[in-house]
Amino acid sequence: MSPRPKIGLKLTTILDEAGEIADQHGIDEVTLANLAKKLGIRPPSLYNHFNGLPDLRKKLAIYGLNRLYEIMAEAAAGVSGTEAVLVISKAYVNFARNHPGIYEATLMAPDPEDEAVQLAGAKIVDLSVCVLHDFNLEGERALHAVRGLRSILHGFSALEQKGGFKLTLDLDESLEFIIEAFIAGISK
Amino acid sequence: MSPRPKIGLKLTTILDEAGEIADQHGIDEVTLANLAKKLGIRPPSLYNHFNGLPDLRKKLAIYGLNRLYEIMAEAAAGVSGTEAVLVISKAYVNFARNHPGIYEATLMAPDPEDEAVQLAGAKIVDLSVCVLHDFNLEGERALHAVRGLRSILHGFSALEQKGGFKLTLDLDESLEFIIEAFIAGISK
DNA sequence: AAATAAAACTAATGATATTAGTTAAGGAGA
DNA sequence: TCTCCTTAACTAATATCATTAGTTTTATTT
Repeated sequence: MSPRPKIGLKLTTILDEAGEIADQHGIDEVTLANLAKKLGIRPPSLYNHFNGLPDLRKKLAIYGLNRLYEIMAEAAAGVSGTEAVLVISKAYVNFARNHPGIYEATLMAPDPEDEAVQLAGAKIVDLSVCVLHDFNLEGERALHAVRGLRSILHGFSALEQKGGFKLTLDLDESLEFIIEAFIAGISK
Repeated sequence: MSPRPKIGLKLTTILDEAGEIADQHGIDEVTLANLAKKLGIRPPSLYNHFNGLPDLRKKLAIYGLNRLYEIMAEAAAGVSGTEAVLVISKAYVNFARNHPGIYEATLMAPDPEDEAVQLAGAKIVDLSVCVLHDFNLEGERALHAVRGLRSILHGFSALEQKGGFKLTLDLDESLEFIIEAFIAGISK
């Protein structure tokens, strides 16, 4: 009867749109209803692509982790030492700034233990390990340092996003100060 | 007709119960429906205490910030220098561990710019400023340092909660390493 | 050309927040 | 004690959402 054209949506197309909703209106607005409206289809049709809302969130998290990794890896290319730590840090924070919704989705996976999510996250951890390698930390200290860097980057990004920093003090200067202090500290 | 006993609920009672739901089942389960069920009243009755769900979340955020502040202030009493930074850091992280839902609510205020929310958060910032005072940082460096400490504490807590640290490496040792490295770094 | 799978659909269900209007309980002042 | 008013509960109704079941059309493959 009525024309029901088969659009043939690709997964990446759907995730692009979902990411756009997240960035523009917040992660809570990434509902099946809103996403379907943006795609020009009916909500139940999304069940052909996702196993419900939790599965959409999981796939969006992986999608975000991969995009974040690519940007960090690109920034790290050909740099080393403190400089390398600084550039990946700035890449990380800038990604969170430019894509607040996608970044938020990154840590909102329904099951963080999920294998595919772990894998996507592991690439970023590995990159951090690699970048911190120049500071020859022995054994466990290297792992503590990775946790520290990740804590700083996530904490800084999250607080900046939630309006946790209210003073009129340049944010990029703060980030540089913090990273340099941390690097100086682990270099003893 | 049917007995409609006037319970006379106090705001703190309601927030205690809401916090319990958040800690036990996650912040998303803090719904008017669930909270009403726990209190033995009907959902619409909560509108006598809150201006809808966003207002409940805001009041829960303030409630959480105040509890967090109290625990940190208590820990900081009579200590100074690196030791003081360490104890408030452990107090912060332990609060997030013991009250994951309330802690999460702390940063989930619908409008972080809200005056009352800002005020509750400012007390914690002031305490951090105070504790970092011993490291005589001049001018802006002191503010950068506060942002750094807050970033570390929130980032560490959030990642621990979301399962971001998966290695079998003691978490408390990581926290101590990170804080000590940061302190060493800002002490030049 | 026929068969199969993929991707859209309609219709229906149950849970949710929210609004509107209603009723009982408790305290204050006469 | 009686009256009034505010508070805090209620019932009823609405709109939105995720989700399920079953259906139909399109595209692909045989």
